[in-house]
Amino acid sequence: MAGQKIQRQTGVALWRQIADRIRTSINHGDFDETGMVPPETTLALQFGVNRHTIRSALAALAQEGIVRAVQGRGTLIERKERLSFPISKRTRFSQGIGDQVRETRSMLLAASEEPANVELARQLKINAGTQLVRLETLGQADHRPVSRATSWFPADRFGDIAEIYRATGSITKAFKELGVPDYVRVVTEITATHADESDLSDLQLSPGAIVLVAQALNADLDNVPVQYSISRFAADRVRFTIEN
Amino acid sequence: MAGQKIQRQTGVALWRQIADRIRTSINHGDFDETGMVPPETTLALQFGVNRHTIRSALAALAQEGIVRAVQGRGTLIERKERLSFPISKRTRFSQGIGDQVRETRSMLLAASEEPANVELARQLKINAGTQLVRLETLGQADHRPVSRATSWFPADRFGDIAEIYRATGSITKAFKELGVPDYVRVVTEITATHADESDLSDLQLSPGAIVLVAQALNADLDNVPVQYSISRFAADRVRFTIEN
DNA sequence: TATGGTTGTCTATATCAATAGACATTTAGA
DNA sequence: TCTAAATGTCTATTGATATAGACAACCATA
Repeated sequence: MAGQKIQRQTGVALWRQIADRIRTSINHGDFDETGMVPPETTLALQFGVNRHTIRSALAALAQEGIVRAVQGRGTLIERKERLSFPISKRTRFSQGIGDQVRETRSMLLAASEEPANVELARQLKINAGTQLVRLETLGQADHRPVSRATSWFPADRFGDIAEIYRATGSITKAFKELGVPDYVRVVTEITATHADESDLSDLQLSPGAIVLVAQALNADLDNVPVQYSISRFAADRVRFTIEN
Repeated sequence: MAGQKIQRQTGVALWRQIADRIRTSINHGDFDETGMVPPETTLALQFGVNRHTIRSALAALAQEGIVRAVQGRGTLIERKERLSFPISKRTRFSQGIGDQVRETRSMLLAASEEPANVELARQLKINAGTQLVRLETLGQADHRPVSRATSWFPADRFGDIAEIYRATGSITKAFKELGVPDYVRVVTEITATHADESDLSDLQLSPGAIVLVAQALNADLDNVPVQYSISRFAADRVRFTIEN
């Protein structure tokens, strides 16, 4: 498990920090040999805390359905969440993580039209005020939410994208139907921040959780911007991989 | 400042949740008109907590240097920007952010030799146990620490890299002197986590702050790995930009 | 079936987090 | 110069968090 020490007096309870670290270790495959979390006394020693604090952390993970404690035997790992999300010219949500989970799904949360503000206009290389379609989507892997995204598309070319996306659950397919056979990632910006209220509910996080924020611009094969999006990922469920 | 629901008994103190929310609002520009955070009593009402809890949150933000309280006037916003750090085949620390700040500097914190463990050997495509040079470095922009990195280099080719780096403050120059005229970024992995104790001191962060962790592999023009590094960035000071 | 290793439960204590109220101090403006 | 509005400081109380120790209950297996 190694890594960093636990921090005290940061406003984040020790049991929550430890729960998050154990969850990460599980997802990283650290306990795959036994399929079990180390004994509570061992963890208490490793993290330098009381066994009761470890028990609080494990209770939280049990509440999430990640582990299950069995008296006399130990604490079994029930479910893992480990997703590596590759970023490249060909970045697509479902393809990237498709080989890591049984099922990926994408849901349309909301759709609307609005004029481009200065920032959106700059990104999409259009005039401010140009009408845009805005989609709010939720990416899921094995029925667990992974990312929450807001995307903007020029309305003149993609006015019907919401309907098609709702039907197919795929941006790639929607683009195809609207005359964009292929598209590429032009630029991605990544930041990290604390989860806000919407993250907590949409991504099923707990307060203080970290989200990775990816702002991305996609263009068609003529290099004309077709989509600008801001996606928020649960930092303890994904990692980004950039291959050059 | 959007929705107000704070969550209790989640292992994350109210003052930290509120500090995070206020920080987000500041970065979002919600208080740009006045350049000040709303009065403590107003915030207490909005968040539905005691004024003292708000004061704890603001004290944490003041510790981060984001706000400054002035008795009789209010709480002023001091800083809200992030540096943009490009990631590409040609990723280099100083070049990337050189046009955003007046001065970039790189410092050698420590240097040592050690044998490669299994993970390092896998990354650098060498045999485990092979001797490596390890450098601990600190990247600064305008005298503010931005990143803290640990790098490993095969000792047979780069045994003297610590000395040269200490003199020049540049990995690129050190590589040149050691017969590597150019190098490229092979892969970068990005995760986010809470700052540990070393981050707090080296990057001058306050407990609970977020760090972006970038694991990177550089190779020479024959595609032979020359450097594996793990860098930690203060998440509220930088963002990554990936250009394809 | 005896034993070692594991989780489950209980009591007690100390510190942190949050609320509540009162009042002092400073600033800006009428 | 007075006042309103804002931050600063203090005391007191309650509940959540963390430590400490002891022992019960359960499981696998020698």
